[in-house]
Amino acid sequence: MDGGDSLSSGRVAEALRRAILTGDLAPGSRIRQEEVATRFATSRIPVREALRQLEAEGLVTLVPHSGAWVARLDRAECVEIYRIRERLEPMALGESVGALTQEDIAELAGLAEAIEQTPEVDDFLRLDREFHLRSYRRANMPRLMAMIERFWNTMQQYRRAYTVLIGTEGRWAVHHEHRLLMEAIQRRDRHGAEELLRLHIRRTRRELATRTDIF
Amino acid sequence: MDGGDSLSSGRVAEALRRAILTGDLAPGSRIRQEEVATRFATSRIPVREALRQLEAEGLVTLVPHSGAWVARLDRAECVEIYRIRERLEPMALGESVGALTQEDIAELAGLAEAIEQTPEVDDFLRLDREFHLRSYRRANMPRLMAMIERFWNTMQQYRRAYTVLIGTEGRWAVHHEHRLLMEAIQRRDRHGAEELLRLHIRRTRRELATRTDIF
DNA sequence: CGCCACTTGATTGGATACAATTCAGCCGGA
DNA sequence: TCCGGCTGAATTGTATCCAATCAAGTGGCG
Repeated sequence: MDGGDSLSSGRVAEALRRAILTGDLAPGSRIRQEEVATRFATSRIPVREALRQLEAEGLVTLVPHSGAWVARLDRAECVEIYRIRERLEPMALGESVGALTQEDIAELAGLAEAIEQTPEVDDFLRLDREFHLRSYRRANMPRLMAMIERFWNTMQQYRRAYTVLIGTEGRWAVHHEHRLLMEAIQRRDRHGAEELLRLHIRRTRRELATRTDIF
Repeated sequence: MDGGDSLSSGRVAEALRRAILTGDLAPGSRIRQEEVATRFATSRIPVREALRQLEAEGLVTLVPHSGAWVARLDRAECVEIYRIRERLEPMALGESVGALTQEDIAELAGLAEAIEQTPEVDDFLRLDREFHLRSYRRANMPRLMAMIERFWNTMQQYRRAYTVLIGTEGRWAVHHEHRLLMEAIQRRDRHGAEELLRLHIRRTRRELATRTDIF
């Protein structure tokens, strides 16, 4: 993200971001400035700036004169984000496949393997994220990468809820698609990889959309 | 953008945004907090929050302990933004075409006409922006729209420089493409419109990329 | 009994004051 | 002449204090 920022606001933002991503702060929970300020032994000014930053990242909702809440997405918003991802991530992958090194590909294969092995939800989420984001690593489009990462962050809590719901046996489609994706990457099949990724995201979107019990 | 915000930071952000878009604040110019604060008869706190917001929008670059500058894009960044737009705006248009009303289409036709008529650079820029953004209006994807608008904002200054460079006689390709686009919209040809828009943006990107004298 | 204006407490927004950091210019020395 | 460190003014970052705003609870009135 923005690394070991020496600024107070940066540290607060990073900590809050982590707390939101890990689920310690659930969607809809209120964030009180003073409370955060005391917890981080600072004043409210850096907290306010951190909240501004997180709002820009889509992790927090700010209401003037009212307060800050961990962003809560309804189904329509989730679907919209997935549909945007369906366009952006294939581009990132397409730009990247040709430039991935053999080491990169080996690493991706290892991640795909690890994803299939782990039963833990949090490991699954982390590895799946690593797998996809690293496959875009050589795209050389920093703004695009930043946007994609922000989307993964804002979706994280809903991905977790969904992953818990489907259970380990519900992941076979993911594993299958990852294997196809890896094959396309290995043969440097740019268009094939793009299309597979698009379908991968689209299928996930559709399944998520049917799951009414997440929202 | 976010209308007549009652918050001080919102007013400052809006004013600074306007100043950047109109070119009153050129790319690379430094923005001093105190100076802005006195100009708006407020303290530095709201100014800082406004700067944070504008940074998130990509209009301002913030460097810790150093200062704020109007964002300056190099050619690579411009190209990247255009390439992202090539994927996002066709989606917005594709979602919108089917839902545009006859009044919407008439309005778009009027804008396309006005674009061809005006010799003024600023009018051209404003009308062209209106034309495209309004064609996406019925997409019903608010986040996508917000992203697209931010891109138009961050590109505005470079669009202006480019438009000045090519002169009125250099706009024939734009006019031609707008006419084709209007025809596709009128026959509700979703895929045709998407493809035409993609090519429209791509051609602009390529011409912009050759123009080394803008950066 | 229900409704509305008011009060009160908590919370956020903003102003002022102070600390930390940067950077340009200067000085001394090799 | 060039280089390195020093210094102080300018600027940003943070803390503290006060004002504005909102929400919940209260009491009076119809």
